[in-house]
Amino acid sequence: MTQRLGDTPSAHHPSTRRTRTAPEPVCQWRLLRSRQREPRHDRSDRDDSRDEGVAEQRIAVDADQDGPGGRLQPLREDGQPADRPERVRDLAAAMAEREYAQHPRWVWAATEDVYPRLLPRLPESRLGRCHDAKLVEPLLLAHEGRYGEPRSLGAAWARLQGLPVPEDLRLGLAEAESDAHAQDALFAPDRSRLGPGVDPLTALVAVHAEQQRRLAALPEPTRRGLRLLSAAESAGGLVAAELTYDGLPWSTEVHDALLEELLGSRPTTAQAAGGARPPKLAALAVELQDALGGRPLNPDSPGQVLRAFAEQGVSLQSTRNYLLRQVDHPAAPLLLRYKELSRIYAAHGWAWRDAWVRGGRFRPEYVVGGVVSGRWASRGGGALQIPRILRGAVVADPGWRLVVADAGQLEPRVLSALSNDPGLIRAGAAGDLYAGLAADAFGGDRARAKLGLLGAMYGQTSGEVGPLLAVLRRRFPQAMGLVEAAARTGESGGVVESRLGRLCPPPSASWQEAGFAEPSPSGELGEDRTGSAARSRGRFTRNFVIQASAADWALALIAALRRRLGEIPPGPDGARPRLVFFQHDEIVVHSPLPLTGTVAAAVAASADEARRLVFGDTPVRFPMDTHIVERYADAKDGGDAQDAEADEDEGY
DNA sequence: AACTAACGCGCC
DNA sequence: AAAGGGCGCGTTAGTT
Repeated sequence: MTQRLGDTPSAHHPSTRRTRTAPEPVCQWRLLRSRQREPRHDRSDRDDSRDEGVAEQRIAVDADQDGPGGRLQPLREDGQPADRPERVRDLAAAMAEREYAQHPRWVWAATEDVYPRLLPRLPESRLGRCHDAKLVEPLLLAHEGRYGEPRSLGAAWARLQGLPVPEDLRLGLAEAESDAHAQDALFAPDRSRLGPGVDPLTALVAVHAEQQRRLAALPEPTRRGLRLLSAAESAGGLVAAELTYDGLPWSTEVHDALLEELLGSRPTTAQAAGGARPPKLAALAVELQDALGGRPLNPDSPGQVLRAFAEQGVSLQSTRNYLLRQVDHPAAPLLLRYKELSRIYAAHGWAWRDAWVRGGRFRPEYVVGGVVSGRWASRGGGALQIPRILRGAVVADPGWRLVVADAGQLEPRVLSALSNDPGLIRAGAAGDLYAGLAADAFGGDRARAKLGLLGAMYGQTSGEVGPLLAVLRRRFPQAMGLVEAAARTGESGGVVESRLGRLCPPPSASWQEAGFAEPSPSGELGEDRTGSAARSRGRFTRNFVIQASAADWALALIAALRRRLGEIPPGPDGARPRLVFFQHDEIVVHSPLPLTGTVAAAVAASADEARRLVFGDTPVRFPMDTHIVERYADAKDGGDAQDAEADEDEGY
């Protein structure tokens, strides 16, 4: 039995745990201690070989508000103090020492408040694992029927004490918390939200013990899932802070070259302030104006553009790209090109770079669990929306490479594993799931197979998808049954959950009061509107079970990969591979060239580990498309390999 | 002038 | 007949 993810023993099958737990914990304790004294890189299989049932050592951490010191409080796994708290003058050094000797799980109020300050002062090996009380709290609250309550240590402490949750935390929740984040400068500890006179370490220890108790009180299999999810979410906190700290390699030179090629030379500051466009954009604007009758036209104004098209005899509902592509008028392609370039200029041009790239690294902030499905969000710089056309600017350092890997066709594979649908499992077994689906049920038409399955996962019923759904229902009844059951649950006001037990939000109060409807602008609640709101929620819950379970898997993936990367012995110059990008189902590792093979193997092993942890003994595989490249853009085939023929395994 | 809503599009 | 999930961010257009 393997122990992965740097995780709680409870992540294992209960049967296995029971058989191992019974005999002499003391002996196991000694065994563990002696093993842990070995240098980290000499015990790369530490977690695999760790005996189950041995109490995990935890240490609560309270960093001083200012200065390098802090307090450490050893805890038992159930959260009860195991020793007296200790004040240390150099918190990072003290933690590094204990990390090496004991490999504890660090318990703190919020990784985002503590870890960024520690990172520059920690050795390259960093910390192994943690329990982030602020990330675990909402996972538990949802299971207690208190979805969306404030999650910070201050709020959790108030609930624990039976005190009213502070008003600023109760109002607007996310807003209050993010405002606090903004105004408290960079890394103000979350404990500032405790009431006056409350010892932050006392509150943390109590809240953590209570969280452990609440986890233990959950029924199986929810308990196992939520413990695993809590550990994975906490690991995500570590990864997120490290992604920001290490940064994504970004070549100003290449970015400049790309921008010049697309837009022309950069406008001066004064020109830009005066609203001047870069040369190629300005030229396009003139061309477009001429093509639309020659009157003054702001191509950025949808209203003006629509009117101009109307004067040309072209009737358009909006200026959306997919509509413009169908328009047979010389202005249409010009406008499409203008919009494409204009967006690059505005969203990822020189101004963006000035704001977000420093010292050859793009350092966005990542928001763990920022999406209700458990996907991450980002803050600043549009980290999760880097246009493909600019990915050439992500360039490895000299002597380094990027190991770019994405989980191909992740969501349909997740549906496959969730539903255990034999037909869908067979379709995905050979590699290209959509091709297998096409061969099985769509007469070899891969495009239709893909369209149908995506429609089933998103709740689409219109257009050409309708008939495809009928085929899917007949041939893949278990898979379709699962998503349709999720939709029905949502439509009737219920909640659904991910594989590991992340719950979707309940319907809003207004939705419920209105009898599953939203008031129409006129205040009427017609039958149509009632049905429309219900169906909308059905589409949400239908997709949630898949998207959130995919997020479970991805979180397990990065947690495993982080641990495995840490176990790779550094190069002779001490250089280590670092995870530098994570986007839903895709990762980028910046690695010294000689280590790239080991990194690629770690990626594959992590994907399989995530499969096992999240989906148990499913026959479904989650293959990673892995490319070792100098530039991110060279790892084409990212996302879904659909239309990009067979271009596998190049780049090695 | 400052704010908000709606839109549109980048990514998955 | 039709009614595709989740985000961040920049724009215009409308409001205060």
